[in-house]
Amino acid sequence: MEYNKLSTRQKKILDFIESFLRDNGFPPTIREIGEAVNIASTSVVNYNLNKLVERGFLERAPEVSRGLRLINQEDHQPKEMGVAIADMTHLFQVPLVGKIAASAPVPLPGEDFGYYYDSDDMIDVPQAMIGPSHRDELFALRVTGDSMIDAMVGDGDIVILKRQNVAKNGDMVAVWLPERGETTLKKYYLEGKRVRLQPANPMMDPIYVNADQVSVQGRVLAILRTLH
Amino acid sequence: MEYNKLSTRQKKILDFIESFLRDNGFPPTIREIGEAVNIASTSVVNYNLNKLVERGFLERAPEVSRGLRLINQEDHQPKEMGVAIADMTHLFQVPLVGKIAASAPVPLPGEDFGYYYDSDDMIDVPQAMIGPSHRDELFALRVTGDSMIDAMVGDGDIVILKRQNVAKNGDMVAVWLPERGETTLKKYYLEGKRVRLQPANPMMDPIYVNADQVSVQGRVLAILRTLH
DNA sequence: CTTGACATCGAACATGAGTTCGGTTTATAA
DNA sequence: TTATAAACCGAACTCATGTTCGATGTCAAG
Repeated sequence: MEYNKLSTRQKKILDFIESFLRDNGFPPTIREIGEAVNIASTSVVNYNLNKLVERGFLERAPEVSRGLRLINQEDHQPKEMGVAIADMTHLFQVPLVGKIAASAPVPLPGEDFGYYYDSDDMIDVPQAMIGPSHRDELFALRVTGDSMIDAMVGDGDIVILKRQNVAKNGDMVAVWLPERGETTLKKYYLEGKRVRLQPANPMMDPIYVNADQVSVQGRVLAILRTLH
Repeated sequence: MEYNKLSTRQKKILDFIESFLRDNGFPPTIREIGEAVNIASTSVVNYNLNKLVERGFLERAPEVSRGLRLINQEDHQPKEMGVAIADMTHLFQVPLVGKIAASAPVPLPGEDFGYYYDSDDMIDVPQAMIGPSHRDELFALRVTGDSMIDAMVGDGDIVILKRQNVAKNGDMVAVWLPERGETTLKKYYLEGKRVRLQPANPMMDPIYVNADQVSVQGRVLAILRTLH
């Protein structure tokens, strides 16, 4: 049975399972597959998974969460050399999903997150820089403007973020302050009912905001600056 | 953390996960682990799994079925291999040769440069960040102190430099100012017989130094900041 | 003996995630 | 066009599976 006899969707599914497996060490759920390949109904994913089983590309364990196993068919779509080796060397490719500025909310990755991004919009990040993080939750933003200088972050810098809505004290986070209509990068300290937002630059003073007026968009894992 | 510091049960669990993974292609559930290792309660398995996470043998995805990932404890490849693969990919390994502070001259890599560095002291840099540079001329420094905040560079940041003694206008360079006994990171502009050193932070004012009182140590290619 | 940290147990709970099914859309052929 | 099958949808259903918590047992330090 040939890889080419599969529908586009089935190829995407197979491809996604492979990539997910490499990233996470365990297979995706039906719903995760659906999101990645833009299938609305779990039953359709199920349907196509069974098709893939029929055609010998997959095995399933019934009634088992994530009970998928790829069959060692031929290398059906040789990954690009660079990508394959990059995986071996712990190089992450993080999607650059937009720009971050003080005057606008933080753009977050869309629902199709984590899979179909142009290689043009991928940022290379050594795993050593970000630790054992789930790469699916990572995204990158390009800073525009000089409004984040108090975080020692300048125009053109790349911020690597992990998507999360909560923060621990001391975390550097990207927050949206609805009452100010402002995005900022600060260190986060919950103090009673208010939050102290401390600039990374030790010479700057903190600001204080009511906890319910602080919307954490993500935790900053790294900042990259390239000079021309 | 040593494998030997684990309890018998924890070793059994680890072994079982590994074997289950090999047999099935996906990780076991808590209950499957419990059966295999003769643990009556799921909470005990859960407890021990968390212990394994604490000790760095495992990663867990919260609220995810079979969300286990083994950490490969003994996986430091021999250096030759690492370098060889890095060569083929777009990942540079740059030696971290010392610290940079305002109060001391820039440490430069010695003559044995490039071959005899402990892998602990190598910084991974994606080639995309630094362009087509001669890797043998690259080195990295860790910033200590807050004296370079006007360059938007803070304590703990990593600066990637290319060794060179001349600069073109607009280059960000590490310079030694003998008459001040000071190291600094600035943008370089030669203006007649003097040099304008412009902080990266646009809110700061430049300083002016006679050209013969500016000793360029290297050009800054990139700055890396890791949080947490 | 008492205390407290650590490991265990059992049971209840909440939700993650596979399965099923009636109905609708799309493609293909007659 | 009509007919038929394959592909898709949405929702409900049910079980699989992670999480939590109070109670119990063990052991070494004080």
